Amino acid sequence: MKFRLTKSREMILNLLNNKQKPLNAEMIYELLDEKIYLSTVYRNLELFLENNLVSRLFINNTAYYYINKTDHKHFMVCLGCHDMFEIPCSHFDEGLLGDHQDFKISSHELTVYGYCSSCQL
Amino acid sequence: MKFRLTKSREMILNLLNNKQKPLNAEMIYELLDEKIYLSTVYRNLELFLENNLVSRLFINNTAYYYINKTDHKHFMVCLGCHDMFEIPCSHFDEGLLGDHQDFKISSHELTVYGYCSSCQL
DNA sequence: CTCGATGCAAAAGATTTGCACCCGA
DNA sequence: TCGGGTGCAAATCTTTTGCATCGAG
Repeated sequence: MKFRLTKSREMILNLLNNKQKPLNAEMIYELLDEKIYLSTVYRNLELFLENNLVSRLFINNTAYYYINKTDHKHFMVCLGCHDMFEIPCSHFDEGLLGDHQDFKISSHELTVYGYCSSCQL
Repeated sequence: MKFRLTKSREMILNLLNNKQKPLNAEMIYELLDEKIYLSTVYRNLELFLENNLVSRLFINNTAYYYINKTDHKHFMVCLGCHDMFEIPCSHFDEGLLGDHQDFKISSHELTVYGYCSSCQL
């Protein structure tokens, strides 16, 4: 890794490791015991992303980050309570590229929207 | 449909119909012959979204909209030139829900990132 | 005529950036 | 020590909202 392991970086990574759900910068900022600036949270998340320590997904103009484990995964988002549930990655079928077989895939992002059991009432 | 067909709405829908790629609010605003306010663009896109005339996807904190045809589809985004290429929808395998079989899916969004043939140099 | 749609301005929300000071290696 | 990291403030970018006026049905 091409960066220093500072206290704020350690705290953010620990937090993402403990919560097993995607968190946005604001949530991380609020959850940290010791306060660091929101801009530092953003700067470090960006760094983690570049170094493949975390993945990012967007929900309504907001970026959410989750720690990368060995296996790639996706999330279902409940439109009622906004809770997220992990789902395994069904690997992307490259046959679907159609006319674009020469496209070099580097990553993919799948988000499923719906309602969890508690929110269906 | 529960809304009036005004000139601005017609223009936006025509534009989305012609371009077969997702466009963001700013792009739509710029491409329209007759200028309308950006807030009007946003208000109408929101309306179309609620009425299932268009779909939305997020790329780097920005919402992109594309017209809904009969078949659901997804897009590959080139990280080099930012062009987008349509790919057909491989229907989501609900077996992947795992512990969450009771989750009621309303939609899903898949985005593939990579490099198109021209950008691989 | 009536209520929804738009122009316009301003606010709100998310993220980025500049700069001086600080600290990890 | 030294160059990267952080605090802090301010800017930027995207989207939303309030309100008076306008226009489609």
